[in-house]
Amino acid sequence: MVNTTQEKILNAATEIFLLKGPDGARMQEIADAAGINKSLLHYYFRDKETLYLSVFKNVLKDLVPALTSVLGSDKPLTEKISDFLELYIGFIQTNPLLPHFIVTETTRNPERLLMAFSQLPRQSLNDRLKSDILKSIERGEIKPIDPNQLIINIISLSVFPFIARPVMSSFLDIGFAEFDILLEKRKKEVAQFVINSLK
Amino acid sequence: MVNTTQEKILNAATEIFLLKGPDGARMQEIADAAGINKSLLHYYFRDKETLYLSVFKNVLKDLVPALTSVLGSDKPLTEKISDFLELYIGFIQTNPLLPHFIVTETTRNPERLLMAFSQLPRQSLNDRLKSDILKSIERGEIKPIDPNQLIINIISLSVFPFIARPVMSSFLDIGFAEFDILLEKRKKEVAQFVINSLK
DNA sequence: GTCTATAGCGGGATAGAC
DNA sequence: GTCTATCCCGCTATAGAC
Repeated sequence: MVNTTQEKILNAATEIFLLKGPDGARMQEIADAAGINKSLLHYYFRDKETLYLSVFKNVLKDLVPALTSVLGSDKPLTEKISDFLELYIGFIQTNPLLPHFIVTETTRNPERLLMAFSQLPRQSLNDRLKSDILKSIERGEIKPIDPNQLIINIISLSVFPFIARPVMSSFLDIGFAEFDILLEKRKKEVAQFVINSLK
Repeated sequence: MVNTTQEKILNAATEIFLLKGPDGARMQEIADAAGINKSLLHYYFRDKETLYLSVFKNVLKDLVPALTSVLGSDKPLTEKISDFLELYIGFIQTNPLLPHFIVTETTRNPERLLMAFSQLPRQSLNDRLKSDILKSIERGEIKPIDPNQLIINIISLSVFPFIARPVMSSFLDIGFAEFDILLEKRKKEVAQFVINSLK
């Protein structure tokens, strides 16, 4: 892992773009963060849009393997859910800005990001998960529930608290440090909550 | 309700700001949407920042009464939760961009918005809700759970699917129309899911 | 109160030396 | 490959007539 100029730019750009979005981010700021000159950005990435898309692709590259590793296993559904939450929430903890970035950018400009998104091998995972849920219902292991709704529930419970950290900690009237303790506990807490609801 | 110029500006600005955020929004675009001249914006609101803050305050004014009306009742907790979800999800359906806006802006610039947020009478509601939950646990009506976690869960389940509509509908591989049907069903779905988990 | 015209500058992008 | 210098457009904001 040599720290090439290209990598330094990509890392700096990732940080700034995730924090401020494509409109708020300044090329100068990215150059400063990378410790290089502004015009060198244009040498490696033609323009801001190109750099932005590179950042996005680079960032998703980290996300998908994390998902795959968990959902692909052949454990029973409830264990899979626990494993998923443990790993997924942990992943988000180390990339806390990522969910918000993805949500914001897909909202503002669906085509731009969803194209890149759809290239990823996310489809099979999703199908697999849905059929797991349906089978589990057939066998009477869990209560009947629309698989789509269950998936939405699990992802909502995992992701939203990170996305809404400032609002939620203000709303609950607790400090950020205390809120982060709550978040850490959610790996187990949410698994319990979901499984309780299913059995 | 006379449609004064000031109101026309505020409405137009709300629409644009919610959609594009303070960086992406253009004063020209807001003027066009309001059907007036660009410099008239500066006549009514000194500068972009002032206009932006006015929009935010104006928009929160709608949100808080909606919360208050539900959480203030004295029904039993599970009914309260059902009522909350029915009304809150309905509210979001008519203001689908609002949650995302609040989340984005409090993330990017916590001081700016959380100051305005903290002026609202949100505190008492929150305390009331927490003590309701604790009492309900004491009476053995619901399983023990950290009130903060339960509140986070309920809000996550309500809000996140709207915030992440483009990502989720792409991830689940269903169209927007079909996804909206899922969302509508969530008023009952989520209540069921939460109450199942608690009893 | 509402307009036209324009100032002023921030920031993306390019030219060209080294 | 990396830099300095600069162009130039877009956008906020203001001046000033009506």
